[in-house]
Amino acid sequence: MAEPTPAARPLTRIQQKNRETILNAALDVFSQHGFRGATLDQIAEVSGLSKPNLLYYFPSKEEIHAQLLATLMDTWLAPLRALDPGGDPVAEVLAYVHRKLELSRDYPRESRLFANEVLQGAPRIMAGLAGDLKRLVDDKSEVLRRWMEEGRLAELPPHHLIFSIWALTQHYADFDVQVRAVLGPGHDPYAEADRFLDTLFRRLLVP
Amino acid sequence: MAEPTPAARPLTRIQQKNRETILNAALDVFSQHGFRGATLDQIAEVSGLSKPNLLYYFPSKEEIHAQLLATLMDTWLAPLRALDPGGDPVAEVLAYVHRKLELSRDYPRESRLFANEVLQGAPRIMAGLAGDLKRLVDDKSEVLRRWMEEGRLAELPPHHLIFSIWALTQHYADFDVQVRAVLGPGHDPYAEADRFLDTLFRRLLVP
DNA sequence: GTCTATACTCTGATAGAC
DNA sequence: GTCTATCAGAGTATAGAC
Repeated sequence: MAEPTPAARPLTRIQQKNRETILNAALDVFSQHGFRGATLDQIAEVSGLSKPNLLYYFPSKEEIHAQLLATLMDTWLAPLRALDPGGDPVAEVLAYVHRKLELSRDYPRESRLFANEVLQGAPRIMAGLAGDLKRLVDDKSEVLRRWMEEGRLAELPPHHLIFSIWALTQHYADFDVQVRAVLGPGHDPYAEADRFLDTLFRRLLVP
Repeated sequence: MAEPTPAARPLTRIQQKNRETILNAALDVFSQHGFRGATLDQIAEVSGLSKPNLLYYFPSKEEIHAQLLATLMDTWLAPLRALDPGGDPVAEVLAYVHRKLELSRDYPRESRLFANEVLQGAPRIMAGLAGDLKRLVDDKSEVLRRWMEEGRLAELPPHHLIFSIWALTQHYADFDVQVRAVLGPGHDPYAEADRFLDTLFRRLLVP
């Protein structure tokens, strides 16, 4: 447990906990107001720490935001990565839709953080979009294209099929207040969306 | 033409033109950064007017934003209003999808302004969402429900069907940079989307 | 109608006591 | 590690000359 070396890196438990508290509060604020609209004062208030204390744990506002985005991208792409070229085509895509909707339901703040960033022209993640993301989508699109060629999936432009999954699932997180305002009380948006999207993609994809 | 009354309201041509210049610049800035992230300095620079001059035409930043939102809502709901209960069900819905996608293509800034507002919890248009918008959607959902009952349209939850049209069409405006980054060069996203969405909704809706 | 100058507040970041 | 105090710059808005 003891760490005798003088200039060591590992964080203490209290440091870990405070960093997490800050990142959690920052996610609240950044996801609601975007990078420029968010203030350290708000993050300080939500986290319960003082503003200088925030800047003891992170060198700058920019750095807190960058940390959140870095963690996000991995979580965000996991469901698509899990699409198995060896599985049953329709079942695989439906499972992807299901996982992506779960992500919207369980991590709506992350969805909105990402939406804010892309809406603002993605200045901080453009490289990731044109790099990792494009490679992954191209790769999985090729899998879809092959399934279509073999007649095991309805013929559709694979990239746009993937866009449609993103659009439909993220809508329920990003436009949550609109969805609830229009549905009115007594609804469970995500449960209804889960059934609806299952029907939609089944009809669309079964050859 | 002459207006002899001393304290009259009508704006001169130069006033009209300057107000439009300001609103156009403000749309650029607000749609990219959201309300809090936008600054009067940016709007002044884009419009080519001085900052105090902005505030000669509008009493505050808040008021410029409010003006944009008010104009927006009408434009935004027009395509759904035009859905004709007397027309052919599948054709009517497809026409709605088409019109909504055209709106995304021709007014992407308006789409992003709206998206920013809803992402931030819609503090300034909550009343409109729960009022006018909900009434309109409830009304058109009833039309869809009747068509489904008559067997002229596939059975689906009408509200979620409308959400899916919003999600799929707005995605191409709001996530434009992501769509282009993933597709790579040599694509026309809106032309491809138009064909894709036609196929998707035709398969989904034909009973 | 438009500009310069400026008042006043907020925001990100730092210094230094404890 | 955490706080109070504070700075420099940016932000909205106003006053007043032209």
